[in-house]
Amino acid sequence: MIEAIPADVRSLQLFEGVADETVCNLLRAGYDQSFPPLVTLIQEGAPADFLHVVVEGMVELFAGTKDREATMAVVRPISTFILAASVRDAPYLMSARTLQRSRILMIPSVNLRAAMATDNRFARNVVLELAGCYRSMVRHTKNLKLRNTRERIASYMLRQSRLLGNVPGFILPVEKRILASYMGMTPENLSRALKSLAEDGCKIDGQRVIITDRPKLEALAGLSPLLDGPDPEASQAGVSLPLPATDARIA
Amino acid sequence: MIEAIPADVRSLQLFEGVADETVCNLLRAGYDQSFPPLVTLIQEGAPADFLHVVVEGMVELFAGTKDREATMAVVRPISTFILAASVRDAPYLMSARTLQRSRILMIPSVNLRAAMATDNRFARNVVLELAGCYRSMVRHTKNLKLRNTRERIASYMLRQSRLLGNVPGFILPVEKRILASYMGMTPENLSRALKSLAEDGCKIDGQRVIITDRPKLEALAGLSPLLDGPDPEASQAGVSLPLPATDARIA
DNA sequence: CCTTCCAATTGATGAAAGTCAAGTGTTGCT
DNA sequence: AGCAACACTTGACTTTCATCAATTGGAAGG
Repeated sequence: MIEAIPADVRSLQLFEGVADETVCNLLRAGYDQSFPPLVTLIQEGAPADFLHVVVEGMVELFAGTKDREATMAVVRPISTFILAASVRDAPYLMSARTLQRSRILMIPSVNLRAAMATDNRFARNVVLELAGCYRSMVRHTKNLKLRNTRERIASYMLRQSRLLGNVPGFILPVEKRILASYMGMTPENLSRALKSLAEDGCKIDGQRVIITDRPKLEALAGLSPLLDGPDPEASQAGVSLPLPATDARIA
Repeated sequence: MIEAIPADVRSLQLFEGVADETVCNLLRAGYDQSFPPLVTLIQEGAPADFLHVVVEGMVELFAGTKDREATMAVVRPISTFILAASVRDAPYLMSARTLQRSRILMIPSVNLRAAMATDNRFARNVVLELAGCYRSMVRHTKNLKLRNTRERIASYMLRQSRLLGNVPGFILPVEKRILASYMGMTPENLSRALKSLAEDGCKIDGQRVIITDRPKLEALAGLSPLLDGPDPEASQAGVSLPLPATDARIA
């Protein structure tokens, strides 16, 4: 059971404008646990008994078998994940594991559905959250279908930059192998493509990324700006690659 | 304005258990129009002023520019589409065009949001619908990332068969070029792969498909059955390839 | 009935991405 | 400090898939 409501949990979009009582009831029914890195929190196919909230740390959502596995998203505080399975009382479509030591809030799906029934504002917040998740996933799929390897990387870099306020440089928020899997390519290919991007306006040194020629990089990423365009929902969607921490910005 | 409520619209999951008054208000505010084939109903990037419901016909959701375009889904009666954009009042992420002569109900997003605010049951139905859409899109993405061309085709065939009650034969519900785009491959490649599948338990003759060796085909499709597994939400998700019409079954 | 259009097929070729293998570098642990 | 583990890189090679071009076939319309 959860003792105190973390202030940042209360400020989740999901709880915005929702009666304190509703929130308290939800949290009282839930659990607040810390996990070491690389712990599997959720197994694809299991019944969705809990909605999860990442309060601290970092969680990877992935799918597939051991020999073929794909990163679907990386969730960072404060965000929920697997909301859809919870509300539908359906089996998880993705597995989840901690990438770092993480603090996770687990709210029973039963209580979640009950709260939706008694609190209309909460129900509407769930609608907005889910719509955001859906749109993030649509973007991801479009990216996979409409862009090739180099274009996906270019657009990812531009997106990260934009989310930090169009900074020219930043630090990659996750290991490259995870980034590669997320973007649907092998680590080897990511490595090669990253090197080749130096000629197209994006230099990489280890985890450090510097956009040296934005127009050129944008031309490479191609397609409409819509694909990753002004993106109010992604920050709370719970299914996009993480916003880099503010300290990811490079001076 | 909509004169009479079509019975099958009233029976939409979205309206299940919802007060007649709510439904009437929604439909009264909406429009009921018929369109010839190949009419663009929605342009990617436009503001989402209306929720759309396909009452008759068939609608393709797609994305991308003219020279690079990907089919994201095909919507068949009775299903809604672009619900997520409507509830978020956000720009459409996909375009839509009719594939056949189609009858479309258009409900102003404003009224949709109002109905969610006044009718809790309706809000919860929207939650379920959106969660279904999201899960369909997750499945689609997993398919793209975890399976190669032949595996995607094999699993698609098995899925269609299962949705019809595990029939051995059926008719493809859409043109092959659309199927190819949906599955993320070129028509040429689909054609070649289809031919090669004859040796793996799936014969194709024009639009006719016959599964001759289910175990072998399942082995080829590989991966967990979960990926396309028992799939209660897809039929109403509005973002999956169509359920073949019941007459698609081959004796 | 014939023509026209376009989806579908087929073959030849090329480009993109995956695989395999070896090596480098960094991190963390003893 | 030294070792081990592992992420990352690099190169050579293979496979898969896309592209281009030509042809076939079937359906709609004059």
